[in-house]
Parts: sequence; C-alpha cells; structure tokens
Amino acid sequence: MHTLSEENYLKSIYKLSLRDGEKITPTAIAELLGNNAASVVDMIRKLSDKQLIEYDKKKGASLTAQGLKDAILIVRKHRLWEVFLLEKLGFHWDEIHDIAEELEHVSNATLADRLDEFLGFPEYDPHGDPIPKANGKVPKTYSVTLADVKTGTTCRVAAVRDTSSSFLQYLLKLNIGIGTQVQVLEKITFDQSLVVSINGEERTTVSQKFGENVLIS
Amino acid sequence: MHTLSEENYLKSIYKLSLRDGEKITPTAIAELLGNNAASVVDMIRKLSDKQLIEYDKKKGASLTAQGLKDAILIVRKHRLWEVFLLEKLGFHWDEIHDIAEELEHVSNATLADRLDEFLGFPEYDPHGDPIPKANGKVPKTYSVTLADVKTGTTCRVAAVRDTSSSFLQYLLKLNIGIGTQVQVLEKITFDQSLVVSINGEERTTVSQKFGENVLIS
DNA sequence: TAAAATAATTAGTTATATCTAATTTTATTA
DNA sequence: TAATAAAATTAGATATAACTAATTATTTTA
Repeated sequence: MHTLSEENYLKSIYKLSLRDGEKITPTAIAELLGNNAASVVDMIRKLSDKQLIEYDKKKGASLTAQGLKDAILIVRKHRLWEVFLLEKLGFHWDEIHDIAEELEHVSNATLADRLDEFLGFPEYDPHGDPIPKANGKVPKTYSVTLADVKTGTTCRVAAVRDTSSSFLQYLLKLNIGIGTQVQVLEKITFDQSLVVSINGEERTTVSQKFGENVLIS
Repeated sequence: MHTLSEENYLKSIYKLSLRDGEKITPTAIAELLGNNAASVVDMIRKLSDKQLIEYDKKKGASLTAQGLKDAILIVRKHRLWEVFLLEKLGFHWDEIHDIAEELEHVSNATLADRLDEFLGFPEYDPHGDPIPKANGKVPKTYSVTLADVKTGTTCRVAAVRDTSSSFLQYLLKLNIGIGTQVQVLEKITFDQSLVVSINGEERTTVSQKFGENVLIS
C-alpha cells in the first residue's frame, strides 16, 4: 500500500495529533523521526499529493480521513503485535517495541483482525496504550502523568509514554509496571523531582522527566 | 543486519543451491526474483564484497558459511511464520506464503527460536517444506515428484514445490493436501499428462507441470 | 520595530536498488 | 571452426528517501 517511510510518517503525524493543541510542524515531525527537516518537507509534499495529509503553513499538517484510517491501522498492528510478543512468545516489556516496529508494516487485509481475535480482543497493549478497534475507535487514552498530580496523591500506573528500553528497564528496576500503586510524597521545588512510594513500600526519588512519562489513573 | 533486497538474494541463491547440480548463474537468479540480470550482477558484487557469497564465472555463485547461515535463518523464519498463520490465525493454505514473505525479514536474535517453541517445534511447514532447526540442520527434504513415479504407483503427497496461490487453490479444488493419497493410473504419452486417482476416489487428469510440483513420499 | 534567532524551504548531493541499451564474453550449432 | 545465439557485464538512467548547505520566511526578543 504505502512504503515503509510513508507509513512511519503517517504514524508520526498521528502521534503528534494526539499531543493536544500542538501544531504539527516539519520540525516536530523531524524531531520525532530523527530525520532532517528538509527530508520532512519532501515527504509532506509526497503525502499531500497522495491525499493522505493536508499541509497548511499556518495550521501545520493534519491527516485526511484516509490518512487517519491508515495511521490507526499501523498503530493497531503495532500494539497487537506487542501483546502477542509479550503474552505468547514470552518477550519482556523492554524488548517488544522494536520488534513491533517492524511487524506493524506487514500488510494483509485481515491480519490485524485475525491477530486481534487470537489474542482475545485486548484493549490495551503491555505499555498501557489503547489498541484501536477494527472499526477505528480507540479505547480511552490516559493523559494525566505522575508529574501532574498533587503531593500526597496515590494513583495507579496506567500506561507509559516513553517505550524506549532504557526507560522500561529503569521502571523494571524500580518495580514499577502497569497497575503499580504509586504515591507522590513530595515534590522538590528546585527541579520538580518527585519523591514517591512504590506499592506503599520503597521511598524513591525520580526526575520530573521520569514523572512526565508515567501516565496514571 | 542485511537489507530486504540482500536477504531476498541470499534466499534465492540458497533455494537454487538445493536444485542439485544446477549452476547458480545471474540469469537463474534473475528469473527466480523477476529481476533484470544486470541488477543481479550488481548485487552479486555487493554480496561478494560482504563475504556472503562467492562468485566464480565458471562455477557460478555459492553461499559462504555466513551467507548460508543467514539464508537458512530467513527460510526458517518464513516457514515458522507460515505454521503460525495457518495454525494460530486460521489463514488458508494459499494465503500464508505472501504474508510470510514479509514476516521472514523481521529481525530479532531470539524471535525465530521463541516462535519455534511456541509452535511446538514443527518439522515441516504447511506446504510440506522442512523447517530448518535452530542449529541450522534441515529435516529431510522431499525430492521425488508425482511426475517421476511409475504408472500404477500409489503414494502420498508430502510437499508442494510451487507455493503460488493459483497452484494451491487448484490443489484445494482437487481435494489434494499434504498426506493425500494419490495413485498414478496412466501417463499420456503425447504430453506426459497424468491420470490420477485421489484418495482412491476421483479420476482426474493433471498436466506434467502439475505433477512436477507435487512432491511425494 | 529592528536585530537576532529559529523554522521552513529550495537546490543540489548521496546511496540503494532497480532499469534499459550497448558491449563483451561464452556457448551452441550449422 | 565460423556464425549465431545466449549470457554476462558495463555504462548510464531513474526513483526513493535520505542528506548538507544555502536561502527565504517567520518569530522572538532586546
């Protein structure tokens, strides 16, 4: 259908569109993909020609109905494959993202739906991200981070924003997974570091950046 | 590790190396891949530089130890994914090849082994092709075709040589699958067509080309 | 608002992997 | 073996998707 590059651009634009209010600029896309902005401008033209996105200098880029549909399917496949890799093949939390990054591009009309059924129609992937349904609907997405809550609040980890293995391995080391109870004991005024209690036990200090990447419910 | 193209060339050279005696020429590779011979010459240089193949004008191309190892892993992944698609996701015989053609290129050090374990270490894929083991050993490969046997012989379908959906759909229509009993009742002298009895029932005539693509035991 | 900084774009380059057309080499056959 | 056919190779072209460097446009900020 689309090339590997086209698919990755669609996915990036979709992901940026969820970061609310943000204008989707060539620079933002370039940063997310680790590409040069000049390359992004080229691809914006290509995707516009294919009617997958619309680009307006003032408003930035946005997906057309077709582009959105295609992007959602890629994300759906990515997250379903992650569930498969973890639950069926026994891969660990921090290993699945990179493999799913390749698997998501395997194109077959019914593959995602069959995989979905095989896995029992999961609603969330192992990182807590919602798995788009066959009809394109996306389950509730978590948006409040650990860095957002008031001191004293106890909450549960619902999802993680960063899926890099360095972040996930750090979480593993801290004994934090999806569902883990975390209480914010203190916020350090100097650098917004958070002193937290994990599962009512350990007392640990984590950075603001860390807190911003933990989504809670 | 390697690019998609490099992997497809390695796989082609491996497959040609199994067609015994045959010299692996640029033309043969070009034909198998549906590429131009000039393109093949370019890639032969590239793979030679990478020490994955050796090329000698007299002897043709051959895989080095590393090239063979890499090629076998690709074939292993292809066939394991085919088992997965058929057995776990419920795809049909004629649908799995093309999807596996994409899945085989997903690269992860332990993916094949985990998939192998998940599937219960199958020895043959749904087309009867041997699945290389983790150590690179390949189970017995069938080589006698229906076109080779004497008139009157009764045998079982062990594998199919062609995995195109047109061939597989034809087999489906004829009620032939792996394990089906086939008796060669007559060979037409004119064009080597075969009159066969399938599962002791139907009396059908098939072409020589058909017979050459059915491997028996 | 003018200067400086940042962002977007254009122009031109590179690498990969393909192609066609032309040429050279090798093999076949009359 | 000489002529012909087929195969292999080279040379040069194309498309994709990236890049750098230079330019233009837009935002910030002093």
